[in-house]
Amino acid sequence: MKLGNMSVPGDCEQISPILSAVGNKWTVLVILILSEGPKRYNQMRREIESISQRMLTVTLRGLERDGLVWRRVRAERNPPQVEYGLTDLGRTLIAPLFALCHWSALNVDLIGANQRRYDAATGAAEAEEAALPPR
Amino acid sequence: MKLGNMSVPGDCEQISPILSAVGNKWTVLVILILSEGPKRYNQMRREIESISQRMLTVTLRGLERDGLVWRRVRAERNPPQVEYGLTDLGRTLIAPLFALCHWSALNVDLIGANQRRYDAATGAAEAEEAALPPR
DNA sequence: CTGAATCCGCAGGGATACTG
DNA sequence: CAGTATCCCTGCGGATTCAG
Repeated sequence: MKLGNMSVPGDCEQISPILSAVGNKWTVLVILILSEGPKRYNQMRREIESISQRMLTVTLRGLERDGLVWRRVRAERNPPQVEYGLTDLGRTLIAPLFALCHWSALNVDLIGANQRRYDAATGAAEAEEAALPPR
Repeated sequence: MKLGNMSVPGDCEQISPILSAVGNKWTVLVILILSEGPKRYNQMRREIESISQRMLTVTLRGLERDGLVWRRVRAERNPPQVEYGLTDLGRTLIAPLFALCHWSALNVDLIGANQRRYDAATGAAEAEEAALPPR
């Protein structure tokens, strides 16, 4: 099962930290919404909605540190504005990330069904545990 | 910055759980080594090496639950053998995962340099903090 | 508006020991 | 060999508060 000559240089293990950083929930979401163009802080907050402002800040700092996102401050204006956007490097991440998102969207239902089937087949205990409706 | 008509159906937010599950360190590694073909338990353990046997088991269970990996027991043989392999669904994940790995491998050095530059420019404090030898 | 700082609960995940 | 069970600790991440 080789995919052409796409074998990754070096061991896949050494790039795990990057995958962890890049593959986590918030990072993916932030990069994807920034793929539409530069945004301001609270604009992003409103668009993601489920994110806390702490996680948004932390995520943006991390991405800025990695050189995937730039940050521009408009202090002279009132109210002060801060814009974020993808760098060239960050933009190269869009395609692979989109591919993953696409795959997820395609298979989310199938996977859900698989999980339910698995749970029903193996652990009735866990099923009950997840089915507590009161409260 | 639209990538053709690749816009993902439904909000990207709803597929976050899948991305989290699929994008995490161990899941990626396991799928990638299984992309070479079916493997036995300890065989995988030896190949990944940095993984604890607990995390290997947990990861495999999760992948099996999602229907990405199958599991086959050879109890009649001694010593007992258990084989794992990718399902058809699991195999469809290889390409996007490879793309991500490829990107990571390409940019790991650049990102590392960016991080060092960022740390040097902003937080001398953090640099000292990371270099505390006493204790 | 755009954060930084603090508190804190909880789950992820490592190490170790035990079982069939 | 192929796990399961237990302990335990770290860090993610939410809520809240304060500041420029």
